[in-house]
Amino acid sequence: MENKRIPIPTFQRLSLYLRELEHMQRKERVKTVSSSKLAAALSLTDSQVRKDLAYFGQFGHRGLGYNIVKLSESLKKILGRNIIRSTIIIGAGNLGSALASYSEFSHRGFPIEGVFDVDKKKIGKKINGLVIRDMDTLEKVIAKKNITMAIIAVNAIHAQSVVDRLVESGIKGILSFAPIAVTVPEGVFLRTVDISVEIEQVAVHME
Amino acid sequence: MENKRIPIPTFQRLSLYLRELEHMQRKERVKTVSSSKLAAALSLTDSQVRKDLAYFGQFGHRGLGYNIVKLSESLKKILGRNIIRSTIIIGAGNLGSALASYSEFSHRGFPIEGVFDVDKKKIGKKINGLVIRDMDTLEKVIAKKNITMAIIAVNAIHAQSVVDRLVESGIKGILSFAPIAVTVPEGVFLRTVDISVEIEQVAVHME
DNA sequence: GGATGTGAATGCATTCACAGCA
DNA sequence: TGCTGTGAATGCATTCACATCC
Repeated sequence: MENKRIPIPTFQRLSLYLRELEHMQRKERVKTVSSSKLAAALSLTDSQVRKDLAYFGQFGHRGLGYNIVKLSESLKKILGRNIIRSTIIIGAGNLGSALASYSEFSHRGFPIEGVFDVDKKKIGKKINGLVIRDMDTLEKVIAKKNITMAIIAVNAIHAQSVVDRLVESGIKGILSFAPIAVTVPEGVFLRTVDISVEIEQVAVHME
Repeated sequence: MENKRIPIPTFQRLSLYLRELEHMQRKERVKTVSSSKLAAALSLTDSQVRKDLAYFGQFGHRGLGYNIVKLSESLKKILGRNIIRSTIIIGAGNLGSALASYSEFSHRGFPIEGVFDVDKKKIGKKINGLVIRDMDTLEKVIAKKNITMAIIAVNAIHAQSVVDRLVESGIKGILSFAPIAVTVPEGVFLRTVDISVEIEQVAVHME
């Protein structure tokens, strides 16, 4: 009974459910939420919410709905939020600097342990309390601080070589904002967000 | 024959194909590319590439592949890159400022015509040549400059009210970076990128 | 009565496999 | 021979519909 394949989109939605539940905990006084209410908040269907959650166990109570606090806790476990994963950012340009200041990362269990750049003019400067380090020290820092994840905010030209170095150093998860396709070997997970692609998709689908 | 439903993921991939073709135009000397080569570059299957393209016409030549320049031109038309869409950014915090400096937007047909914020201390300052405007002038600027798209980089608390104002002013496409679910009425297209969700998904799927 | 949990049914997207053409 | 274009087959994800339980 526990070996059902879980759809990939389900995991994405679990993050959204948790985000929504946390907002509810702050704003609402009710202790419980129904699948249809949660669905409405995210423009989904109620059966989708129920099915997604049911893959991982029985969290609800028939007739009542889901306890907000308890469901949040369960989702945190499923999503691995209890585990702290030290993360680094490669590239201290506009986007990299903005990401380095993004406090949500540490709140969600991804403390930024370093920001790297090749530009000698930037090295040594600080962003939000984080000193920009020389790319030459990348491997050393990864090993010493037990880094497992990286965020890439470098340009298209350097993206693949940076990825290769990260993989070589044992990084297992990469979030790339570089506007190019890069490849990683089996065993390393890569997710790419290309901001230009995102805006283009808005244009394609509007009206 | 022309009324086939086109899968939504196909449009996303068209953007990737075009991005890849443009890189090839810069780097490679060959005039042509096969579906399998294009697929390999993006970690997709060759039949997927062919099917995606075939929804929009016959762009290839059997035995030869696709002409890179011609296919690029066709994809640009399909994706609407020939049309210039004036865009604004709401929120001049870290992320909003980084986005305001992101030159790819104008290169791809999305010139940034304004950056807005409520913070009086920021208003009047410049980011990359763009003056930060008072949110009070939002509606006026949208009407005057014929803005149809907006990028939102405000916090969770203000996101929905900003969206409502944009919709009210006639904006038809929104790209939101706010870490919250917002809703738009029928006829307005919304796409959300939540950076915290993205990094969390990397953690969930790695190893 | 109200809302979950879940097999069955449907719908959507990808892959197969091969005819057809340069 | 090489590679596209495409119906058919498969696989994946969502929705339906209802038994189940507080």
